[in-house]
Amino acid sequence: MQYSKEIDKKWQEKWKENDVYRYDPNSKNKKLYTLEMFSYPSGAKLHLGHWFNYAPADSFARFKKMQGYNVFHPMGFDAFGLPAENYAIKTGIHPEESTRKNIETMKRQLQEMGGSYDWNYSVETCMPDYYKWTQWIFTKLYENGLAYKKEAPVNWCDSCKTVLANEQVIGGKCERCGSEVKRKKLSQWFFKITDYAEELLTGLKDLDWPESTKKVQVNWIGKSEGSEVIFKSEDNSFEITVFTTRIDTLNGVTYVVVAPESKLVEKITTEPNKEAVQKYISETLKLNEIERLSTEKEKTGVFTGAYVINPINGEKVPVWIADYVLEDYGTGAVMAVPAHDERDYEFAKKYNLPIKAVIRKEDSQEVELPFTEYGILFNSGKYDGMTSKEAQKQMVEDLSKNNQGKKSVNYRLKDWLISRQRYWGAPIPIIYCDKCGTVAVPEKDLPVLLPKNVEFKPDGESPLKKSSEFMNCTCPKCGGKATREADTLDTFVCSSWYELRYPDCKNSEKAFDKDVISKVAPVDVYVGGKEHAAMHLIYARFMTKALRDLGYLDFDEPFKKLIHQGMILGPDGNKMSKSKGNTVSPEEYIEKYGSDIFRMYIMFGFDYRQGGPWDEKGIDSMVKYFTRIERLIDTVNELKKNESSKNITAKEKDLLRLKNQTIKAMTADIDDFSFNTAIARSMELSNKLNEYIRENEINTKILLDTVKTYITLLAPLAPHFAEEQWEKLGEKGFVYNEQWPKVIESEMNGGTKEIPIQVNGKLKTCITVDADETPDNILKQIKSAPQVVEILENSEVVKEIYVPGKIFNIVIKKD
RNA sequence: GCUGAUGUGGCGGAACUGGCAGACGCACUGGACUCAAAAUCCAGCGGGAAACCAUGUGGGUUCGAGUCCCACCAUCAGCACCA
Repeated sequence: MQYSKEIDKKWQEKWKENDVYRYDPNSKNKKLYTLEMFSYPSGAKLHLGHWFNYAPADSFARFKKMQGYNVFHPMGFDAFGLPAENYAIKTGIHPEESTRKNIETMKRQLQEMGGSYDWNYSVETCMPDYYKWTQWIFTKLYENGLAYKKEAPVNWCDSCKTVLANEQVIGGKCERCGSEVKRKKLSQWFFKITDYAEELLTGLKDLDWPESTKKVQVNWIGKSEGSEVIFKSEDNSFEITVFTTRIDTLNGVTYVVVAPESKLVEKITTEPNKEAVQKYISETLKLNEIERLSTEKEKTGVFTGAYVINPINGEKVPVWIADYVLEDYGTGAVMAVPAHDERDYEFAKKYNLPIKAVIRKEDSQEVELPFTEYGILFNSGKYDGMTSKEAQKQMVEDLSKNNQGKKSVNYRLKDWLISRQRYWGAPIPIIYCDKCGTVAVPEKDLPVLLPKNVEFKPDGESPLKKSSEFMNCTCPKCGGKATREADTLDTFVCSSWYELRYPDCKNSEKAFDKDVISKVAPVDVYVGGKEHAAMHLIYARFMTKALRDLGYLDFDEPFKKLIHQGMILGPDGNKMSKSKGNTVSPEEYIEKYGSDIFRMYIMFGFDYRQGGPWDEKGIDSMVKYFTRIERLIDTVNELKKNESSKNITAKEKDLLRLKNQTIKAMTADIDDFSFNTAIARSMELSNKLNEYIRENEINTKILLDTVKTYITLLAPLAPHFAEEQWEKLGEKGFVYNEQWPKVIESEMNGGTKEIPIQVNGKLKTCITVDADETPDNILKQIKSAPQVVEILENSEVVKEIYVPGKIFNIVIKKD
């Protein structure tokens, strides 16, 4: 029977009957936890992006299983979130209903893909048996001071009626709906990820992750080392602490700037300036963060009327407020050195503030302002003549004696805002009691169930607030009347620990058992999109470290190795999107060709890490390849009938050599997620086999042996198809349960190879030598070859370069 | 603007730590089979008559550069006054 989706079905049923994907936690084989980022069931179906992520990664898992690893390869669904809620608002279909339906469809499709998942190990984050433990983790973090509430300016999306994290604001617009983001103050829950800033940074060096992703995280954490300097007012009534990385420029300070939101502002502003300052602050609050930070925008500010004293030289400098200083970065105040900072320079020019140069280039007396590099100090009293580095050290030392300065480290990383004024998420398990204050819901009362009958149309209020049934409760401490927290958790919280739940997903006593999961976790190979480089991947790392410190885990990092698959673009080279009408649906292809042809094509046609524009013509090449294989198997089955054990000659040796070379190359390629070259190698072996069966005389044993190896090599890449060919060859059992072929070194021997001969680095000719000879003997063969002798005799040889067994280059004198 | 990635035939893409550029395919061309076509099989396939020239452009290092260094161009992605 020719390969088609019927064959897919046949083997899917057989696999199911025989439970071949059952994970055995007690296996003695070496464990390997390989995981793809779970999917969000927003659309109804798997799209091409899912396929490109999951199908090759599944081939990798199959390959590792055949190599003898005890592979743990689960799949689940990140099921809470905005799209389901937005869909519900639009259609009236409850998020739970649409999500359930989508999950069922996607699960079916993953099975149709031939995914080797053991569905006994799965999670769906919207199910109470999962979010119970998400809530439990929240309470543990709360009890240990890692979750706290604060009023903070947040990004507000008028259209979604919700708060967005900074990370979710894309280009000033809401990540999800695209409308303009504004600023608003709300009381919010945060996780104290900043406590882990340093470890999140240093931990990166031991991870087998793409360097570019590590850099994204380094920038996200944004460590900067500098100093804090305290500027006091003349009468000591207040002080302003600034953070600077350029304390060496301290003598050049001509004013100090405070963020408009700073609590200091009200205190220090003098009567005549009150009106102007008030006006400026209200103007600032109208702007959203993106507008405010735009480089395009002209810098603005206003004088407060206050002055402070520069601790290094006693100079009196004015205090301004300006929106280019942010309340939540550093200390919320900066010292301005217009001579040595672009921004300050621009600002000083605009408002006619003095500019005082204090750093110059080492070898020049002139200073072109602003001069922002390190150099030599002048105009700086006792520090004159010092280099920037020397002065930094000395100044911190001097200031620290009067408690007016110290070394300091700052991070760009902000605490993780986890409150969402949304319906479709895990309720934050907090109860507010008039007597007892804020109380975490005790473990025995978890989960705090998400009520079903709730009006969740957005109107600026948390939907749960509108359910009195949900809101009214009793205080777990005093038993008195109390109310619940109405906000739900950011879905990134749900996905920050899911990999820990998989191995122990049925546990109803705990989130996970430390001993159970430590046999499997951490994840050895994690595969997913680059777009999660900062958010998901940093949150999950934080969660692992926090849980470790609370004693629930004994490893530091969740994902040891990370691979990003590329993106498949539309045929027009643009990102696929419904609005552009350039989407490609895997379904039609599966229907028409069967899932293995589709899988093989997406693996062969693209570099896995790179992706590229979709090209459907490429599929035909795979159809042809499958047909060739089927013909090969038929022919072999014919030849098998007339067994012949022809003597082993060069032809057989060639075949065996290539077989082993193919095993070697494919093993390395699949290990490296280089599926396109692995398939290319398999094609070479297929070509060789076809060439061999055209021989007059063949050795059927060697042929059959090689064909069996060949099908085994194809098994992880084309799982259904390989089973079918395996059966056709008369083999019993599943090829999936076969051992991945091993290289037989002795069969690699023999044969010849070509050594390129260069003159002055340019290829002139090639010499055929015995492949197994020692490099010294190969050199002898090269030197006695007539072509080489001729070159050596007829030219003035300067040098001979011999890379043993690889290349021979003759450097001759040019005339 | 800054940071990062990418740039190789008509196309998708190969090329390990510097060592035969274009593996493996697609498309194309010629041939075989056929009354014919499709399918299949065989052969060819970067440019050039050749010397040679070719991995975005221009330099450099090296016996030798797609690979290393410098400058630039183009495309894509991320970040946004970070003190």
